[in-house]
Amino acid sequence: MKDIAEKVGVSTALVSYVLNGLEKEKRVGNEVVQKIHEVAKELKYKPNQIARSLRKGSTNTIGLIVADISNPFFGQLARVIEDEAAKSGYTVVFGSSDENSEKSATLIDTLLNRQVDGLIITPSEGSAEQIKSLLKGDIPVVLMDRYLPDISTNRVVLDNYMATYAAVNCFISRGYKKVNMIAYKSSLVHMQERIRGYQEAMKDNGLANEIILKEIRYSHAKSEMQKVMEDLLTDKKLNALLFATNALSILGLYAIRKHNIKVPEELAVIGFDGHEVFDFFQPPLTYIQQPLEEMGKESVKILLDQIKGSRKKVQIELTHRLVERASCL
Amino acid sequence: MKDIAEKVGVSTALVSYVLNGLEKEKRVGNEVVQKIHEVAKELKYKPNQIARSLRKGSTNTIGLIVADISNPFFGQLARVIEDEAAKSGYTVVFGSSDENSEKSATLIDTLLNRQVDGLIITPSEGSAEQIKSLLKGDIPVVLMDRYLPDISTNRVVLDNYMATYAAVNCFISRGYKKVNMIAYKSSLVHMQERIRGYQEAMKDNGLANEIILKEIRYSHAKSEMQKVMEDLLTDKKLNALLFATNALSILGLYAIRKHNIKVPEELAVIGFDGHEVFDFFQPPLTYIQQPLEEMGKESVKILLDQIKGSRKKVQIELTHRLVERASCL
DNA sequence: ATGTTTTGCTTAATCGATTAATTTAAAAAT
DNA sequence: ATTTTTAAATTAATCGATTAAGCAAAACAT
Repeated sequence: MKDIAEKVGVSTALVSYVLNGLEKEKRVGNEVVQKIHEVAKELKYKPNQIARSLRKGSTNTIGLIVADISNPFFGQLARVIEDEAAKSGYTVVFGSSDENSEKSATLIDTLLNRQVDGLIITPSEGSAEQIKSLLKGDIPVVLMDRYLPDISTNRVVLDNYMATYAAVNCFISRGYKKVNMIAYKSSLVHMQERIRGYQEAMKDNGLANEIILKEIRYSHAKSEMQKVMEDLLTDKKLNALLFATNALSILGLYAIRKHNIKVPEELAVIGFDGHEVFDFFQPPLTYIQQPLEEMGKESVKILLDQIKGSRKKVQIELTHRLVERASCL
Repeated sequence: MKDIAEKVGVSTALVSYVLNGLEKEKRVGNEVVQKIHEVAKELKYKPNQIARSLRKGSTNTIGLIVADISNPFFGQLARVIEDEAAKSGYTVVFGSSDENSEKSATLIDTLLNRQVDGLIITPSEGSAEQIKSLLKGDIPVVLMDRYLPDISTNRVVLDNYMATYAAVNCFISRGYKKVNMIAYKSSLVHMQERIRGYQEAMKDNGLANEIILKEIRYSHAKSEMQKVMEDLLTDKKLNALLFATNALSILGLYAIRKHNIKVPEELAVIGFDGHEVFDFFQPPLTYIQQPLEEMGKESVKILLDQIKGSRKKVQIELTHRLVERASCL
């Protein structure tokens, strides 16, 4: 900017006004406006966003914390968020928490130090305190996919309870009564709601004593899934199985295929989230689909509203869709 | 920092020295050092990275441009890069180019304005000029997965030629001679090399007249794949099919399943990159595996070296691995 | 007793943009 | 001819940290 100012022979203030389109308001002379634009192009002027951010107190950047960007569920969400943010001139900085509250804390710190204007977070277990103290500050936050029950904040989540409730009903309506569920061992509400949906649906159908829930640790998912499936498939106390996430579904399917279980004859299956694997599994998997596009877009929309000054808390519950196919017939 | 300085009763300079661990070098009094640390903790001081960046001229941020973050291939790469960058205190800002040079240009501009310290780019078709002018500037750049032939810069890519050459040999050694290939219509070297590997391997085996290459536009992949597969599978001039990427493989598999083609009896198949779908397809797919971990890590390593001042150009070609399974038996 | 080091700290410029406050000159009004 | 208004520009503070340069007092040396 200094260079432009010198070359045109004016102060940097004028250059700033002109390049920010304030020439009318600040009544800058016409020839000067022209010249500044010319010279700016000539010198290939690119504003230094860092300096601008420092002065303005905002960075036009939003921070995104997901569990794992390499999981296509979060990858797709990230993509929607990226595109939606870009439409409004925002850039996305991201990080993966691995469902680990320490990593999450570090990430939040890092992103805050970088002065992001707002955060979209899929909170991990044990991150309640972090989020609480975040909310005490004045940085906008939207929780996505999960939320924390005792914390009133913006959130965009699935109707998790209804989703698994519907899945169980789908099983039962087709005659499968021994429905088990495999979920993550987690106190996070979205997981608890999915579990509760399963349990309540079973109870409501008089199948309370058939409830078998297996919980698996995120950090040891692969090995624990093997063991759990081993147990389930040898005991054979079930004829239907509901998975609580995309990753669990896939891990479970590996085991089902390995044990040569016939789906749905020996075992009916419903997955979660959706994945190409669900299409290629024989038979194609019935699954609970999340409206990813909507979830990402809503999250960004709410966040940008907050950044622009809105202070009303928005809590959105999106509706699942049960994609019915042959794994539950 | 001002608050800390006031509370302790010293200048901000001292605070800065102490918080940056320069207390020895700048010989700051012991009690003062203690007190500054205390007060900093008490006031929960978090350095403003923006201010720091402005002054230092570096942001500890690297920009990552991939084709599409929602594609697990890039998602996994992004994850490796994220982790590797974090180890050195760097944060990642990302963008998806959609193989579109205009988007790519916009992204590069955005990231440069944000003063990233370096860029890892999977360049898209037609981005040669952008990259060239990037390299004229003094910002470190590493090209990943793809590269531009007439541009000498850091790059980390697969041995694409060898990879498809080996795949074709795998087909031929098992008796499949009518090998076709489906690739993206792209002038990018990595794609051209994959194609060349296929063609040369065919020629070297005296099968030049069996060469049939179908090229598909990235932006119309789904519809064009349907048509191409329709043609191939009705003509039946082939008994083996090689896909040039992960996304193409999956799209192709949809068609193969739809047409009820028996693999490998009617059609042997080799995929690229790897994907869970390859495991669940019946039979499991033989595929060309890329060393993602290595690719991501090397890219970051080279980039950080450059950021730290190294000026030597590094060009790495990683070796593929052919994961042999039942789709080519 | 005087000069030289060492120690411990402060001052103030700087990074690159934004913007409130001010100045100057010309035009319009009286 | 003088005052007022308007137009067009400049000045300088500011955002929050870093850091070169400078200064004063204490410790040491001669």
